[in-house]
Parts: sequence; structure tokens; C-alpha cells
Amino acid sequence: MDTSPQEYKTHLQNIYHVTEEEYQKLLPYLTVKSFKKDEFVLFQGDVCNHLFYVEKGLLRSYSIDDSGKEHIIQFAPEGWFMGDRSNFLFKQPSEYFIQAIEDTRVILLSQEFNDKAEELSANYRHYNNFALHKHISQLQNRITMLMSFNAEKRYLHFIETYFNLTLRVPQWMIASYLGITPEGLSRVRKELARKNF
Amino acid sequence: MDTSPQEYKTHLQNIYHVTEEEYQKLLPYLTVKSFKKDEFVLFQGDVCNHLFYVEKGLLRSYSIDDSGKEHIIQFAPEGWFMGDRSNFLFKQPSEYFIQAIEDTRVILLSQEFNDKAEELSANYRHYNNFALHKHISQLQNRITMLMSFNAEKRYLHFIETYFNLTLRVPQWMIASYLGITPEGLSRVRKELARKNF
DNA sequence: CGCGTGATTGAAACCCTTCAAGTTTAGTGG
DNA sequence: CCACTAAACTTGAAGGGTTTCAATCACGCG
Repeated sequence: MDTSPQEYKTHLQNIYHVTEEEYQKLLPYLTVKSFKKDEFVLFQGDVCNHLFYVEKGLLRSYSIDDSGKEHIIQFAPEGWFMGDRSNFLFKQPSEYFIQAIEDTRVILLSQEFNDKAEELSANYRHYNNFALHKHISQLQNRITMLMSFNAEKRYLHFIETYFNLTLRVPQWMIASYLGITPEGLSRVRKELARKNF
Repeated sequence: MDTSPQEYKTHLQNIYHVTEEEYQKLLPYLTVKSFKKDEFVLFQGDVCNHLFYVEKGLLRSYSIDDSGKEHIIQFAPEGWFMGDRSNFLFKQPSEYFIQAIEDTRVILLSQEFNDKAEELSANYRHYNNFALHKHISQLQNRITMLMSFNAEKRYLHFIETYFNLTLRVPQWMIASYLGITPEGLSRVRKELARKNF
């Protein structure tokens, strides 16, 4: 066991206002797991049976396209969720890898947890609905960015939105997330420095 | 009134297995509205108070970026939903325009409808959850496509996925959806014809 | 018929990638 | 703690895919 059950509770209280009674009923559906830097949380092709809540550390999810190129889908630092949401519910093989960028401790939430929590608490239902809509909003912004921003704008948008990550994530991963090459990003940064940004 | 209430029912039955009793309670939260070709269903900046279910016709949603360029977010033919999901729940001003590409009849679902339906029916909750996850899955695919496909692949992917739309939607709109210029798409098509595709 | 919109085509320009080489940084074992 | 090595980052030159701009063609509709 990685952490005491008490820690779960704090997280559920943070996530939504869980009662003691609900908490006792949900406890069996939660697991804590730790991953070392570079370790894989999920492999492409495996079924993603859990949603991962990052307690500490940093995860990334990415796919590999036909030409063997990596594309980073998402970063998840402390307090964020990670998972192949599109295949979690449908129990399809995941299209993504999930890997630890730092030593990371995650809470695993199973589909049963979700079902049970939704059954028990209207509060959780609202919270979950909120989270899904937030996710949609974020994906939509990403699409808009990919369609209308050039490399420089994308990078500026990234450091504006995820400033804390720019220091923890290697540059080539940021490039991959932005849909440009590492060389491309290097040149963008050089140009920004020249304009003494 | 555009259509008889009876038509609503069929749609709710299609969407999920609504009972007669539930249906009677939900009826007040639904409206039907018709739009002529090119008419606007929603303007950027307005609050999107409804989700739109397309009964007949075809809608598009799009944003306009800083340089004045249109970017098509989504098409919605019969049986599809349309709406600014990211701002519907949060009642924020919409970032998108929604416009009718053909004469279109839609059912307007208010937030109250959603709340009420979720309260009444576990069936609806599951359905709604399913729909949100499907939406996430679709957005994720779009991002992967934008990051790893060139113009030709994007177009081939489009006609494979939405073949019925290629005949109803003007070419420049498809180009906008794919994130390329109309000229670019024209050249892609020429090249595909040359390779007698 | 003529006008406006959409589609096509060509030439030049641009942004970004690719490839290759060099430099810096970070981690490991002696 | 230094030396060594691999990985990350930088830089340059060449090339490719797409855009931009402008002109032309095709078509549908009042």
C-alpha cells in the first residue's frame, strides 16, 4: 500500500464534498500506485480500466503515428486527471501511452468507482459533468490553437497557460505537444530572445 | 409552433428510452425552431442557453480568429447535436457562431431540460455520459489528425468519415474544417484525380 | 443576361521541416 | 568529485508543403 486511506479522503473532499458515509462506501473502489520516472502507466493497445488522479509528480500521454512520430496529447501535474477518456467508458484498447515524466503517485479510479459515486451523490454527478465539460472546452481550445496559431504563438500560449510546466518538461516534449519539431521550437525561442522577450 | 409535440417524443425515444411519464414532465423544457439557409442560430458573444438537436437540415459552427479567418469547428446534419458545449454549462458568452447551411429544423434543449432529465432517469444519465465521452473521443481524433496528417490525408480521412457531407457542404467549408485553404484543397483534389483516385 | 459566389490554376513567398553537425547539459560509474 | 557518455538543445543549409495573391473559369439565381 502506497499511502494511508486517510489521504484518499482529502482528495475526495477536494474533488467534491464527500460525506463520511459516502467515503466509506467508495473506499473499496480506489487504489494508490506509484511510478518511477520514465515508467509506463499505460501502454497503447491495453484497455484503460482506470482514470488516474495525480497526487504528486507529472504524467504525459502520447500517441505514435504511422511514421513513428510521437504526439503528446496531454500533461498532468499534481491535481490533474489523466486517462484515455475516449476509451475508458467503452473499454476499448487505448490509443495512447501514459508515462511518468517524474516519480509520480496516482490514485486509480475504476469505472465502478464512478458508477457508485454517481449513484450515491448528486454532488458527484455535478462535479463529473463539470469535469467532462471542462475537458471538452480544453480540447476545443487546443483545436482552435492548432488551426490558427503559428509556432511562436503556440509557444507563447503554452507558457502563458502552463507556465509551471515549462520548467519541468523537456523542450522536445513541449514541441511535441505544440505540433512542431524540437528544432522549430529552439528557433522560436531564439527569435523571442532576440526580440528580448 | 413548428411541429407537433408528438415528434419530440420520437426523438427522445431515439435518444434514450423515455417513458410516457418522464416525457410528460420533460415536454415543457423543449422547443422546436426552424432556420432558413444562412440564418444564424447563435452569434459569437451571445450566451448559448441551449443544446441543439438537428431534426432536419445541416448546421455548422465556426469561430473567427484575430486575423479575421473563419475556422469551422463542426458540422451537424440530421440526428446530431450542436452547441458550444464548453460554454453551455458555464453560461459564458459563446466563442462560436452557429449557422444553418441548409433550411434546418432543430429541437432546443435547455439546461433545465438536462437537469430534469438527469434527475428523472438513470437511463438519461448514462446516455448523456456516453454522449460527452463520444464528443471527447471525436475532438481527440481531430487533434491527432491536425498534428499528424498532411492536407491530402486530412481530406481522405474526411470523405471516409463524413462521406454524406462532402456532397452537401461547399468545398471551401470543408477546407476550413480541415485547417487548409480552399486553394490548397483544390490542389489536393486535382492531385488525387491525377492519381485516378 | 449579368452578377456574385465558388472552384481552379499559376507564380512567388513563407514557414517550417529535414538532415547533419556541433555544443551544452545531465546523469553515471570509477 | 571528476571523467565519460548519452541525451537534449542549438545552429546552418537545403528542401518541401502550403499559403498568398491574382487572374480566370464555371455555375446558379434573380
